Amino acid sequence: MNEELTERGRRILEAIVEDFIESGEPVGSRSITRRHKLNLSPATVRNVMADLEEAGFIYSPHTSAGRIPTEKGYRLYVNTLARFQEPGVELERGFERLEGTGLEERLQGVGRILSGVSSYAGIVSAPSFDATVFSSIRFVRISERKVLAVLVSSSGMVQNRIICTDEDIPADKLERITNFVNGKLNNLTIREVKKLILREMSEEKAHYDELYFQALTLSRRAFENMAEGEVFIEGASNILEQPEFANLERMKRMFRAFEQKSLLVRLLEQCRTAEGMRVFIGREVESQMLEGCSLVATAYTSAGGLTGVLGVLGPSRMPYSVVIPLVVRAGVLMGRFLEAG
Amino acid sequence: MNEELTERGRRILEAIVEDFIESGEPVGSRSITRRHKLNLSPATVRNVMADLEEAGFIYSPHTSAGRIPTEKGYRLYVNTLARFQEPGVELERGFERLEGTGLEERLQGVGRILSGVSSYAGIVSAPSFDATVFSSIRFVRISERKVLAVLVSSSGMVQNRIICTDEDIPADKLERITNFVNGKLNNLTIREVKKLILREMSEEKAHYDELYFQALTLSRRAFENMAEGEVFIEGASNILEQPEFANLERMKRMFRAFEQKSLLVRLLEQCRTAEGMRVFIGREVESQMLEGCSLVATAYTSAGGLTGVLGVLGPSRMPYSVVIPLVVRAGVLMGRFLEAG
DNA sequence: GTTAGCACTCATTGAGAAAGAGTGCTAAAC
DNA sequence: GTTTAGCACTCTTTCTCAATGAGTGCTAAC
Repeated sequence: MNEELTERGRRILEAIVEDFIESGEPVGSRSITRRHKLNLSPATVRNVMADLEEAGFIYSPHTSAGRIPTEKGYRLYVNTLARFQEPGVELERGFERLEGTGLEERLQGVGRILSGVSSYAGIVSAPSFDATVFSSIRFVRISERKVLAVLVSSSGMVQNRIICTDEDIPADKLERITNFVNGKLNNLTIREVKKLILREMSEEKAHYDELYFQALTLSRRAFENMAEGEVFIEGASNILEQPEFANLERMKRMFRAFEQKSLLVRLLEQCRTAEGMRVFIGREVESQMLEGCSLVATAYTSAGGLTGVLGVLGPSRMPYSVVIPLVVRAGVLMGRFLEAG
Repeated sequence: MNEELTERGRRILEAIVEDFIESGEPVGSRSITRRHKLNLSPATVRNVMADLEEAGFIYSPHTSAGRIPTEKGYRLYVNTLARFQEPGVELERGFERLEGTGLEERLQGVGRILSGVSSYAGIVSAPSFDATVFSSIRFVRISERKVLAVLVSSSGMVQNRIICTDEDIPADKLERITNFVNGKLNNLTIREVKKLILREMSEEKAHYDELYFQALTLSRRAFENMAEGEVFIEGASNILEQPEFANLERMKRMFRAFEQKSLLVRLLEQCRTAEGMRVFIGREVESQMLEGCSLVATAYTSAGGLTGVLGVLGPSRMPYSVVIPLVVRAGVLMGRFLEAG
């Protein structure tokens, strides 16, 4: 289908997409000839537009209106036509301002930056520790039946969680468990550690050596469901400013979509393992609640192996040539940023 | 002004408020006589309504419409007229279903319950540790310049934070600091601990005794801005279902209000120290963004001294006789619930 | 003090007219 | 054969105007 397009067709599609992104109004043949130096008359443009409509790149909301890009039209534009613009310094500035804050604040802060710079919604998912290299664990007795587990990754990230135990474990025993576990699990990624624990637990030795068993139990609980899947959405109200959402039903749906983040989480998960940046246009977002929205997202990875996803969610009618490089840049900065942590 | 009202005036105001809460439409004299057995003609009711309008309890949006309660009208209704209804079992059931989860999940879960039962927005603020009795602190060396501080309250709640230090503090020194600090700060509330640290830091001794100084510095950082002021808002989209918010501008404003929770935090803070339940009606919410909303909130307190606030935010036109007892009940359950934790 | 009657007000609804934008087609021009 | 000018046509948007209907306030009678 791409092949069907002539050079002239492509240029006119580009013009339509760009004008529509700018104005939000259906684009007519007349205004194209006025705003772009194509040296063509409106009538000629109309003929080409009819072809483009036939091929499914644009459509008109009604007979006497201009044309609007379809999702297929946006897709072609994003894939082949858009000329990307270098992001400005605001992004760097924003990251600098976040130096020296905690992880949660950082993630939220980056979301806010993305939102501010793009004027859409900024989305950041918390990094997964799965691919990080595990450095050490420590069990600390807090009270009668509570043990604090502190996990440190080699990249210096710290996670901790409280474990309620069935019996009281004295401090010196915890010390021994700590030493034992560290000796065993050193220099693996968290994912490998989890697997190893499960494997060892099924082995015979676990059943008669009490210390060993307790060590494994504690470790398993320390590593299980580590606060993951958390997603920060910032500046969602920006999206509502867009005229295409000036509609009660849509606005409510959007609101609800942001409230139950699970939809977005699933989508972001797809990006975590993918190479480079991804753009989800319209229905590719796979949620009727977010109809008419697009998501530009990329995974970020720190040298320490922390990976997460960040991106910008906005109307499908968004300036991709600005947003895409912005997100890509943010992904790179985020990776570095986490190491500095 | 309350005194100005006759018994009949009060009954008619009550009828207006209740009918309006139910229907959302301005209430006319005719429909009052039909729906309430007042043994009065519409004309008489009209006369009384004129008096009520004069006194500022009701108003009409335009000449040929029925009457709507003013905030003053709601206030009188809430203070003196409403007959409270016992909350159902859903509330208890909801709390039971949350047994055995972590603090954050609990707070969020309670918000969801409140939202579900009231069909408005449920709001829960994280408990403050200020009034809890401090039990012990512990400093653990994590890496070269990172120390983990673990705070345990006598009620068994645990908080921890990571402190970046200027210099590397060896493990044995941290041990001594831990012992030293625990000896000094035992059996005070967190608020008192904070004060004490500040006082000691200004004393002379802090300047020449290095261990002492380091202990104080670490403690101060461990206790400063402990994750407080966190507020969970659940089911905010429920509010948008109300017909009075079927308006683009208002909806956007609401959305933004929920995004920057700070407004609500301030309001909830007022409840934390207050006795019993509070109702903020309309402008008492002190935010133009939440115009036309009311907040029913109450502080909750566990035996361990943890205090927070929870409540329901909805349109001013909400069934107070249902929501108020609901929130009161939830406050009691929440207090117990935290101890079980 | 209470009520019936009635003129009056004002939001809402729907129909119809006018305006405006843009198209598709046809026939002429290059 | 491609491009363009001209023109009728379609469809949305906006405005006005009248009809409708709910509810009031006032007055006079009970």
